[in-house]
Amino acid sequence: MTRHVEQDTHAPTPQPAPHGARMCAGDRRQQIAEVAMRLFSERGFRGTTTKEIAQAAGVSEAIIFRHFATKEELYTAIIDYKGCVGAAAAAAGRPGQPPVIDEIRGLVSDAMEASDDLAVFQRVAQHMLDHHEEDPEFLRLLMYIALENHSLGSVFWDKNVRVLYEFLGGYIRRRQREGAFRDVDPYAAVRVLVGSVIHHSLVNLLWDKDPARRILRVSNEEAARQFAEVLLRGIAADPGAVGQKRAEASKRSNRNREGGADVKNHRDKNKKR
Amino acid sequence: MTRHVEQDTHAPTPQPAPHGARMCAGDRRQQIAEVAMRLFSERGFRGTTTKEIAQAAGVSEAIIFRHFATKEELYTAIIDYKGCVGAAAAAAGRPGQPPVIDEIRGLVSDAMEASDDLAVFQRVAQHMLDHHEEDPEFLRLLMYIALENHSLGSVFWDKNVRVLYEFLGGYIRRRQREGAFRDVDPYAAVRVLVGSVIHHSLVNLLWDKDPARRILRVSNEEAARQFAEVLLRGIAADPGAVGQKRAEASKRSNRNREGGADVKNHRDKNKKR
DNA sequence: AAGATGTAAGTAAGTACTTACTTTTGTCGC
DNA sequence: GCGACAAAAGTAAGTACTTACTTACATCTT
Repeated sequence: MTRHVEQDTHAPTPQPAPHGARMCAGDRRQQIAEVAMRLFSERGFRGTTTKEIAQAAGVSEAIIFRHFATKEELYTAIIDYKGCVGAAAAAAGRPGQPPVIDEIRGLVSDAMEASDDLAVFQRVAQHMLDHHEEDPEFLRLLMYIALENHSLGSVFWDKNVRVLYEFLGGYIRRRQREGAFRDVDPYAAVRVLVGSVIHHSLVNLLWDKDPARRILRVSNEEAARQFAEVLLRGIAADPGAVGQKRAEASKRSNRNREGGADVKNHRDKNKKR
Repeated sequence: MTRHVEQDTHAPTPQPAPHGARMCAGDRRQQIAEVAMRLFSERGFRGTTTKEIAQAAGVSEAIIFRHFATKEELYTAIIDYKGCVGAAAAAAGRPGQPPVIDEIRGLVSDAMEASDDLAVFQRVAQHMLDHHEEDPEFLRLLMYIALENHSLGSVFWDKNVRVLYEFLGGYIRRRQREGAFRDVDPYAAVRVLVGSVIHHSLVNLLWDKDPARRILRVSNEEAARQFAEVLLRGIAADPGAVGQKRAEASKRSNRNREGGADVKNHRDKNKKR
């Protein structure tokens, strides 16, 4: 139990000899960081001991302090890593890659050009939901950092959420100028979408953990569509046109999303009632 | 610095002699609980030491263990207190009063009877926002409990949030049967409103702390109106009618909100705004 | 042999919780 | 009223254990 190397589902960890073998400094450092990341996200900074980290990493405590001067420095390195790196890049072990927001930008740029509002909202929502589901550490860490008032909290926030607000807020403002949306505070509209999404992920992660017993038992795709549709109808200048718009734009947007196993666009799979 | 009695802004703490004087057991127990509640909400269970609690309460550590067998028991007592008691009742030092959901029920029962959808959503939203603002400990505690996987987390959740989902979900389902709302998952609709509200409070509490620099700089009333309106238009069968409905219903709802000294208008305490 | 990678066994300062003891307070026979 | 007295409210100084972090020394690779 003490000595085994953590193997993430889709992350190619440096992959050393499986049994407590020697590693070069870089690999060891990264391995410690990854193990610590998991523990910190589960129990917070104060709740995680260096001894636990060492045990989980399969090394002695002193090794940790050879690679990180203090526990605080280790935490900070992790926050920096999680905060500045896109989830996909992080999973692939490529630090320094573009942050999450750039993934989103790429995802919706064509929908934005085409003014396909539903696709814009829906893709952003689903991307966030998927991200939170496949990397629950992210959300937990985000919350712990905020609650524990870590100094890097604001950086984490600015790089991950604030930019998203500005990005979506800018789009909504543009569409308002074009007369497509009614006169609401753009950031209030973003708050509705982002709030629904984050709250949904948070609830599923922290309280309604058992998927079989959830209050709201829907796939990410379905949730994203519902949230996006409520927001769009909620701020549209002419809400009656929403349905048409979707039908008209659905070809473009679907083509762009994830080929291969075609996104099942079952129109209304309504549930228990 | 060591020895002073905490004095909450609006809660009539047992009010003993101001200088570390002797208290009867009940008062001391409550005082310790209140001080500990503040500390736990700030730093979490693991992050708060019994020594700190003792210092903040102006007593020796042993006193804490005279009143609570373990730190865990103290924490549990606090969760129970916060979780089962309405904020108002808690502030007034009257434990055992009806929980928050009953306040909400009372707040919107007339609007529900009148099918004034906007008023229903808006009042629920504003009540929650006000509650979170005047009692930030609540949200922080909620998050810490969930993150730290405390065993009472599910109780806290069930009594505070789940009932709200069922309550609002039931209303939405009724209005769907009446043909007023389109066919969305009622709980998805609730998630949009509750998600917007909780996320709004959480953001303001944990990240966007400085009110002058907030991304979304609106009063609770304004935020509640925006969220409610987006949701209502988002799920209305005939969104064009929303404006009219509001105008038509505004007499009823407004009468209830502001001027009515007779109506049990939700406590609009003196708060900074 | 040099230098990086590792460890066992510390240390000082916490940690939750206890023990042995003192001070205050209500009350009851007088 | 008053002193004896018991129960309650308080404390100082522990206990046994954990914490973050160090030191002195061993082992591997080149």
